[in-house]
Amino acid sequence: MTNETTAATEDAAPRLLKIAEVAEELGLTARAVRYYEELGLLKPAARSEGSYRLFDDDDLERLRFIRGLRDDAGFSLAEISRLLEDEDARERNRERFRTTTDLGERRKILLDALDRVERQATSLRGKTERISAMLDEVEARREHLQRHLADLEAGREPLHPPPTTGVPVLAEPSHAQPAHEEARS
Amino acid sequence: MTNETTAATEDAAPRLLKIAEVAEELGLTARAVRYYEELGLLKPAARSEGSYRLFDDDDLERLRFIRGLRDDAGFSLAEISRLLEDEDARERNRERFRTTTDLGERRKILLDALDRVERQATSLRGKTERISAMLDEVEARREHLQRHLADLEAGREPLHPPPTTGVPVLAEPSHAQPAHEEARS
DNA sequence: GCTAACCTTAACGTAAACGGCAAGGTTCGC
DNA sequence: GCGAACCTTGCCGTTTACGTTAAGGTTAGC
Repeated sequence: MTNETTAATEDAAPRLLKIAEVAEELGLTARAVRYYEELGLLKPAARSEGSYRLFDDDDLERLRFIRGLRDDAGFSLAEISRLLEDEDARERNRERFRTTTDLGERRKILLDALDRVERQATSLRGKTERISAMLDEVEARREHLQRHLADLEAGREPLHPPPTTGVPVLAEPSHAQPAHEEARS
Repeated sequence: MTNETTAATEDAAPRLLKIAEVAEELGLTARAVRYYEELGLLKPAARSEGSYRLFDDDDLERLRFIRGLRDDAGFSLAEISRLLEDEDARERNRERFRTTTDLGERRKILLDALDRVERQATSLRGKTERISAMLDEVEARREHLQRHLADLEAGREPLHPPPTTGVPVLAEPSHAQPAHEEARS
């Protein structure tokens, strides 16, 4: 409670947290955090004298990133791992880019970065499009219902015809690979 | 191969498929389809004389819906189950709505429907927002890289400063419930 | 300098989402 | 009316993403 680690006269305190503090802060469990480290999604950050894991703000950011991808986007940890690797590669590329003046080299770095970015975008776009299509439909439905309800409460006649029937949205064959050959003539 | 089931003189053939055909069509496995039925996501549709599962177009739609939610939106089958139940309830509500003329009853049905729809929307909005925020950032990055590359290939000076550093996007505390008490006693 | 609270690794357990196999019944073309 | 191909219901195996002890070291308050 009465804890002020900010030694005003010393160096800028790095604000290192132990695993339970991190977990509480992010709404995760200590086990999950260790597991992410186990999978290589997270670098140990630092260890105390007695080998306690210590996390800095960057670690927190990274964990927030992981949590967001997991909870909100429904990515698997394997997919998240790829995204994080792409992020890391991006960082490294920026370094390499800065430390070279060779134009061909720079071009290669940029092309690699572009490739990664396009893969990321493709990975995300499929999800977004489907989900927002559903959202649009759901919200249209909500507005319809609200109008209907307003009509009813105003004693008006409900003349709004109910929209389409059946299962909503989703019809495009993003997967529709009717298997392989099959030679259907 | 020389198979035309459309008996032009008989009734409108319901076009029932066996499980392997369904699986192939949708890019799933027979096991997965049985599993979905096991979980109650799907009604048997129909059974042949020898209790073979037979699927109609509505089943196909429903399965496409499930697959889309699973693959594209990253929903768990439990979440999908809820969404489907809401859909089913919606259908039933429409029936109930049509078969009653009681205004209070109708109002209750509409309020229930509105509630479900709002829950669906909330469930979807979190996902969409996070994912499209990421997408925006990724695409901004792509455009930056493309400009950079174009400059380089045109022999121009790359004056574009690299954008932000560190882990991208995601900072809002949609989860950030700093875990209130400890009260586990 | 003791001890309660927290941490470590190691190991096993579990729910979800199927994969795969066994043992047997069903379809269907010939 | 028969065999190959497909289907059925079990039931056990597997991967993912952790939960849960177990058996100890570490920190921090008093």
